[in-house]
Amino acid sequence: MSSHPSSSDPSGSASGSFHRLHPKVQRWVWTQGWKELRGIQEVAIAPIIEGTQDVILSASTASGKTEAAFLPICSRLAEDSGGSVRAIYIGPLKALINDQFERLDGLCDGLGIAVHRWHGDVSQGHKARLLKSPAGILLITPESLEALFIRQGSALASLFSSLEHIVIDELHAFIGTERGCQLQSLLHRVELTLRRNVPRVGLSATLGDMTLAAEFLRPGAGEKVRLCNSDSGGGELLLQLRGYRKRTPDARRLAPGEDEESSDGLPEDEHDVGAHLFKTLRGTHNLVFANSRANVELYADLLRRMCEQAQLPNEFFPHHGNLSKELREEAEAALKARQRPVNLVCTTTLEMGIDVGAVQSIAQVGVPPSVASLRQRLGRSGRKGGPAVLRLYLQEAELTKTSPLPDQLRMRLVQSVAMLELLLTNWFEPPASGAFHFSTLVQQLLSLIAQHGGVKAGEAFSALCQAGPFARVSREDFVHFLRGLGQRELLSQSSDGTLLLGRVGERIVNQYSFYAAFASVEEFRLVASGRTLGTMPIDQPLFVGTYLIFGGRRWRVLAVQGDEKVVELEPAPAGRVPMFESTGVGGVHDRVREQMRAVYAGDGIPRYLDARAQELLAEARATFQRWGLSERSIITSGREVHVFPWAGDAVVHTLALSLQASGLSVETLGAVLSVEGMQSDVEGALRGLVAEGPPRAEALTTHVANMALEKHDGFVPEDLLARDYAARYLDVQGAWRAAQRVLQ
DNA sequence: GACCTGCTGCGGCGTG
Repeated sequence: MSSHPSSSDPSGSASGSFHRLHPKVQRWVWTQGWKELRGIQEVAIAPIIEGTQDVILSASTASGKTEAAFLPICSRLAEDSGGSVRAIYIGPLKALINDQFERLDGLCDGLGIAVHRWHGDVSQGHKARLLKSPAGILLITPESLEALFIRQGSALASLFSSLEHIVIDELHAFIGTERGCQLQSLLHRVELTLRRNVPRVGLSATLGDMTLAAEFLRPGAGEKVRLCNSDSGGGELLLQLRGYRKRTPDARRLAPGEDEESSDGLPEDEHDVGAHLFKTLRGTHNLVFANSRANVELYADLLRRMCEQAQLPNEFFPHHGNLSKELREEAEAALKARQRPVNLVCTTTLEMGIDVGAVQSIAQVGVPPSVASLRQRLGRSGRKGGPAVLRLYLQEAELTKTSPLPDQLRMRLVQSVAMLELLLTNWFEPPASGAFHFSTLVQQLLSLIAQHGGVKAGEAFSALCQAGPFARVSREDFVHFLRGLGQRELLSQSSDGTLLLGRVGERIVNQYSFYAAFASVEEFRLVASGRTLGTMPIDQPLFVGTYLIFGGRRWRVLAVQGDEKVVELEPAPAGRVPMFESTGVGGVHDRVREQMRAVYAGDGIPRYLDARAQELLAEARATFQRWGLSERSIITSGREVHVFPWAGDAVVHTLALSLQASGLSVETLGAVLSVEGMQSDVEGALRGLVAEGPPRAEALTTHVANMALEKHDGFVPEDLLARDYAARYLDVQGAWRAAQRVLQ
């Protein structure tokens, strides 16, 4: 492409902000052969090039958001050069930073703008070069920025002295998390160091209510954030929910001499799902979301063997967080190349970030974790005008006389239907909010002390709480928090009152694991013929001779080297799906449970259900009617009383703790509470709850055995920890209202 | 009944 005739001039688009870009940037756009700027790129130019306000750019995956931010930013940087870093890009993944580095380098090359990347895999030589002559754009992770504060605390002010922009990629991935809270604190600390505001640009997938994202980007002034949205809108969606009956063990047909762990170690139910996946997906490119790493391994192994049986080259590869980077990148590259059929069986690893190109369809095996994540997964399919295709596979147990009520009510199927209905109305869960994040406050306080060598309590409160991201922590709470950290030797105080690192604090800060706000477990490394396949939690019982499925293949343990935490494997004909550590706390939203009730009470049959799923839905509704659940929400079945609050996990959890506090023995079965005893006792306890008003969270959390879930929670005073726990996992108002509803 | 992300300094060794 040598010339740029005006007929294909990108400036020909309607609103015409193109001319505001630097001439050299305009030329770069032409040389890319772009006919016109994408919508988001067009609307982003004016607010970013002015360089005074915070902006959120929201659009679907692969809509050119990065360029939307950097065309105007580079236009400013090309004008003149400063003697320090002029723009920081913060990304959640090293792989994403590497991707963006390649893309930006092409743009910046002709503009004379330096581009640096800084994360754990970047050599010390490159890092030293930036420190020596800081300039241009810096691409960095939150953890590496944290390390800069601690290691280069005194040099930061000059390193960033002419900083004009901070870009945050995948903003939605940070909201509501410890890591996001750390990021907010780092952004604030950059501004404190420079003694001025630096405009922020957040790049995000479309979130329903963007005001939350705006408030996250600029705490306390979210209403001033400029929102630029260019959602191409929902295209056509082809949807199917396939129902399967899981056979009970005695109903399974077993060949003589075979047990359940027979030739391939799988019950037939997974075969049914696997057979349909194989038949439907083979020969094309698709993503299969299987919810857990264990299920990813199970289906990847099953589908690979189906390829072998059909004498085809393997088309199915696993992808999850415990697989080695090498294996994951191979799988990603194979899919992206489009040279042969490739299907990836994955966890949440492929929901965001890495670009593998659009796929023919999405398969979801099992209940999706949330409507929001289902939507994100769906976004991977159906680009370029074609329809998005989603197949949901759901197994429900074959019923017997002793089947538990949730099975009889087909709750997994009904929850999935409810979530699909909500997806179709364009609703999805807002990101979490309301936590205090004391664990991350521990980290940020220690980091602040390390950065400056010491800090006054009042200054720390002002920097982190008053004007920082921990605004919900009062002065009184902060003093109490400091005392707790002092007792645990994280802090000490000099004679003039300056806070210093204590014996334990010093030790924590000097470990490199300190830079991450989240915790990680020690793991074994799995090695076959000198090649690292990935890792497994260290508490796994592994012995020589143990059979294992990993990386979608079958292995036998050859040796376990405890000192080096290495497990050597050799190929084997048999295998067993490994158990991975799991500590998940559920998070089903109120709205999903309300919709489930509507699905039970309604009589419409969604068109996307296959014949088996329709049968299962009919069974669910028959059970619902038989128990009279449209009129009442508390029933007795055998020795158990079942309570149906039709509310989210926070309400269910709060009710369970309230009933426990009244001396009852309670078990939570997803949406249902199962209580031992007489219905009158349960009703009495609920009436007591209603009479007393919303329960006090402090009273309920005394029944929670382990509230220390986040990295530094062990250092946080118990009462503050209880408040954080309540803010995250309980809903006292909702539980009180639910108790009233249940009794009606 | 879950999932994901990240990381420094330094000693020891081999190679140019």
